[in-house]
Amino acid sequence: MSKENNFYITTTLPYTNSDPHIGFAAELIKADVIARWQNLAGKQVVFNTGTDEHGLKIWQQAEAAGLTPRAYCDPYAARFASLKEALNLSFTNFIRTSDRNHEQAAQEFWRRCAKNGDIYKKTYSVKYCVGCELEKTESELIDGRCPLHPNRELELIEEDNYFFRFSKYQQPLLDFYQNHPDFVVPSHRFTEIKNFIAAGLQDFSISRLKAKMPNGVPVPGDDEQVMYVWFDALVNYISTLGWPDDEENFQAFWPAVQVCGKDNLRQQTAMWPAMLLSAGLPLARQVLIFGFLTANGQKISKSLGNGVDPFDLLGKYGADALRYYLLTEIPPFEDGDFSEERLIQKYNADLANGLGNLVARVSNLLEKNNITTSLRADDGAAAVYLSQEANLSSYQFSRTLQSIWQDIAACNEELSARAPWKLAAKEEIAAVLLPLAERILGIATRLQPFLPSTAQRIISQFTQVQIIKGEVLFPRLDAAAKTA
RNA sequence: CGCGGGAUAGAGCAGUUGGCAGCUCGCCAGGCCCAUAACCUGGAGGUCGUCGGUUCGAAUCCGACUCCCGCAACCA
Repeated sequence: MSKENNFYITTTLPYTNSDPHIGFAAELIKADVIARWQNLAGKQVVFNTGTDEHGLKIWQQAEAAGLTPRAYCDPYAARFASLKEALNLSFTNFIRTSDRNHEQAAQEFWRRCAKNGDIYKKTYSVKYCVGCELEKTESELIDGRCPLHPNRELELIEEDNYFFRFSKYQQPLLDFYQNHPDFVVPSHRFTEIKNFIAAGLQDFSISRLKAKMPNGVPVPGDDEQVMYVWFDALVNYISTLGWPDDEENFQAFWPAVQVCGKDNLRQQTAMWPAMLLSAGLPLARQVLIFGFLTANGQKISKSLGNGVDPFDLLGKYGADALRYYLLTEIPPFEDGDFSEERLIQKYNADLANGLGNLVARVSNLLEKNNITTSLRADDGAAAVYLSQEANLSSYQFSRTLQSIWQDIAACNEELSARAPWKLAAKEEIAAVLLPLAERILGIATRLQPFLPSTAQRIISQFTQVQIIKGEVLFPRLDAAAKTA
């Protein structure tokens, strides 16, 4: 398989200290559409996701639960992995940063950066709140004090940590950006990171004292230190391909398209690229920075616990309805608000009244009039259509869906205008219905990356010789169903 | 003057190079009766955040201002 026929996309790895929320589901769904689209276009696709299981928070929670970090994360990892069936995702790889081969890859990555002279030891002073028994970052402090214990002075703790020579890569990163104008999407995020890099870089800490926090990958050649969670976590993008042992697979699929939330901008578009430059590896193909979701106008926060539960929604509405809502109503790169009322509105207006009703009308008329067909799904035509959709190439999923929905509306108009139910001759009725059946099949084929399960149902229904009405695709919802 | 985004109909949004302000939902009226109280046609509803400038012409370009939001090295 030549490299041109391969495509690799990866999400970020969520930190497993809580259940999946709607924002991460949105990231997975957008990545899935891209993966399925590329696959439909004939590419061999690697689609990676997984869980990030190192670091302090998981260590503390595991300690409290009396479990090893790995055992503590097991049910969380299983829950994230189960999103595959729940959201109807096509990911091929699910990596846990606690996997043995990932830890080995992170160590090899470290050695390469070290060999290149980019890792050095430095005394690092951290602010420590005795009240919380926690290290505090500047952003957590208010007026230089812990907001939870404002009466206590913060202690300064000094420890030796390894640092990564980020500063060395300022110019190489700027050069790379210059030569790769599509590296970061959307462009305003690219501007943001360029400005950040141009302002100057500080080396960052990439290890922690093992005695204080052992939940990390051991630093090669130093028993006292483990890697800071970010350093090893980013390596998952290549360790999932089998790097460094499986050079052939790595070469076949890397570089990736990486997707992430806007909070991850620096890690994904600056720190990780600098690390790759240091290790002598090619940088990612492209990084897509998605916006954030609010839930009913409120910021989603793990600590507030107001994250909308995707499993709950999927139980009520199904994967395709949630996918459709998130893809059409939420702009991919800007912040958006998740509202269950809007989901129900879109479901009724577009899925039940639009697509579902059209399928029911046409299939019912075909069945009642005993009209037979000989249609075949044409994935090739769908791939051509989607590849020519400039909106999809720029990841404007909602616009592609809008254009498909214009076809649905056009079919409904034509059906009403030609009113085959008023005709007597079977040939005349067939002359109206057969082209419509073909258009519906085309619509379903193009819908495959977006609504995979619905698309499959329509395709199998409309490739029968005698198309029958069958079950309603999207039963209309009562707005009151929300609370049910 | 730290960086970035946003403000367009009741709500959610689109408006790529300046050229009659659009889409969806909701609302009103009519039609249809195949279909999931669905479908089709028409209608009401906007000073495009404010002020100024460029132009024959500005939602769009330029300047100033107001208000919201995110980031500022844990976070999808």
